[in-house]
Amino acid sequence: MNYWLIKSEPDAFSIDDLSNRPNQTEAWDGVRNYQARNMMRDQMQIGDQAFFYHSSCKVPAIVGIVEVVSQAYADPSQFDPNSKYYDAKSTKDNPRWQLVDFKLVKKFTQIIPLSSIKADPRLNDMPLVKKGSRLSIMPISAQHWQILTGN
DNA sequence: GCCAACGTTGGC
DNA sequence: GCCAACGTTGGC
Repeated sequence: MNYWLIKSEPDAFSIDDLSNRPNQTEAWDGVRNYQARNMMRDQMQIGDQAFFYHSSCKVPAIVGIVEVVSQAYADPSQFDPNSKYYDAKSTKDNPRWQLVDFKLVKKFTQIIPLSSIKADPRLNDMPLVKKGSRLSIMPISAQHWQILTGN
């Protein structure tokens, strides 16, 4: 079982949007970064847990927990010319981009702001707080997960 | 809106 | 295969 953190801009897709989806589940489309894709494709397993993180907003923060509920499969948006995620160089025989489905597990009543993550020395080596870390999907160690969830 | 840090692109 | 130019991310 692995732990992750996935970023989303709440203006584009927030945890409340996820909460309103059928089955509170969403196909995590639009990831167009090879490192992030590789983690979904090669390492994510059904049952993995992930923090849902709001980025590029007033209070960047971990706002809840989601769970991986599918294996990786081809991101349909790469084949859709009307999608902003369309990739003309990707073919159905050899799709370039993959995704997984995430299901809402819990929306925090108390969010964990980036500022308090940064203020905790035990969390200093989290990828999230490393300088220049822009990955939209990153791994979280079990230890960090426990600290952040208070378990 | 600024800007640092990255990733990608494309000419050579 | 190098690397400058460009685009994007995302905190502040």
